[in-house]
Amino acid sequence: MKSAARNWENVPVTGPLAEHAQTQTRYLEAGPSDQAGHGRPTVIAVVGPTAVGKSDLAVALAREVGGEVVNADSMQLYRGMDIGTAKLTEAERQGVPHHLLDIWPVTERAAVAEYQRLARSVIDRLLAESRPAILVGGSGLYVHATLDDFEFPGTDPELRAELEAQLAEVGSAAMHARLAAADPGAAAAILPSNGRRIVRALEVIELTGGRFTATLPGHSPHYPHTLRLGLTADRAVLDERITRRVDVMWERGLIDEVRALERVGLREGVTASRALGYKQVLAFLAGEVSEEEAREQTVKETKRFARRQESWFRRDPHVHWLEQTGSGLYEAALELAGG
RNA sequence: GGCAGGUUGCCCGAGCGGCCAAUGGGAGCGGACUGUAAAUCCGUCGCGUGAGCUACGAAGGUUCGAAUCCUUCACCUGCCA
Repeated sequence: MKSAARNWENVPVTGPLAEHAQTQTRYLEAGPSDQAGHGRPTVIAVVGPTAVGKSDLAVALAREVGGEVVNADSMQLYRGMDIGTAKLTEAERQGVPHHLLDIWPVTERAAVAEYQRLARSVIDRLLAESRPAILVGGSGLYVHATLDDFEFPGTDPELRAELEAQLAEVGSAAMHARLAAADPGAAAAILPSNGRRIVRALEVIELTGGRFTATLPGHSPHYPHTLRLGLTADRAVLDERITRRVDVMWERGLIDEVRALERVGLREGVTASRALGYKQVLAFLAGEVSEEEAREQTVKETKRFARRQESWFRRDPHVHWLEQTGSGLYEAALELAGG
């Protein structure tokens, strides 16, 4: 483990990352040595905004440490959503097994709790075989729920539907007033304008008879040897990559992909129909916007999304940030991974 | 050449004598986030810590006071030629 601290010195980090160096180094050193006894992380997470190159880095790391990739991208979970989610092709996966891709039909409503169960069971299985698990994805909540102690109260479709109907009828402010009466603490943490979160809070309260935790839990690792790598890039670089990526999606036939998915119910899929690119193309196919508008909207929304992702991962103190454009990126990542 | 209209902050776009550094939207920047999370929602947004400064095409003028009124100039637009 001594090497971890030394290796850290060689990692090209930028700006806000430097301030975390101290705690991160301590974190790596503090972990109990693993079963194999060589101190390597057994779970490596690769996070960051969309289009920075997480998937490629994950494959490179997996090949190097003999691990397998576990998807943590909420939309790549859907079968048939390939082009628009920039899912790695068979060839690009270079023989590295990928888990949790294409497991849901587009008509299925996504659920973090279900994902958490699946992801942990895959990771547990890999660890039992002494294979490192490389968790890759930009869905902050999914990553957080998998890597940290995080328990979800239950859900009830009927109750949810009922509450949603009420929300539509009386508005979020009235629902918020109800929440304030039932759970002042939760009401204080959720803004009166956020109908979605108010509904979920009310659902949990009615279901459990208890209170709703409206603030995110801290980052207490669920797995003992976890390395979290965050990939970043300058805004200008990232924006350029996003624009180019959307162009490529169009070239590869995103519109046809959406047409095909529309036939199997994409439009009715509560979660999938809202995916970036898909939502816009659906609007185009419905004649609501021009194709050019759909493409421009996709680029614009994706940039905004990338910003939200950064703000999500920035708050995780365990993340080791690496500059995407930095030379020696793979080498730096490998050193951190103990390779 | 004649008649009518326009020029506002990064962009679009309101304002039409004081309550205007200027409604609203977009972009940008930041934040929240426990079962739709590529979702949902919020803040900020001329410069300055501040007094204050600089701003509504340009230059003059009227007025206690102008983005708002007048004059000239520049550019754009619609109708008549």
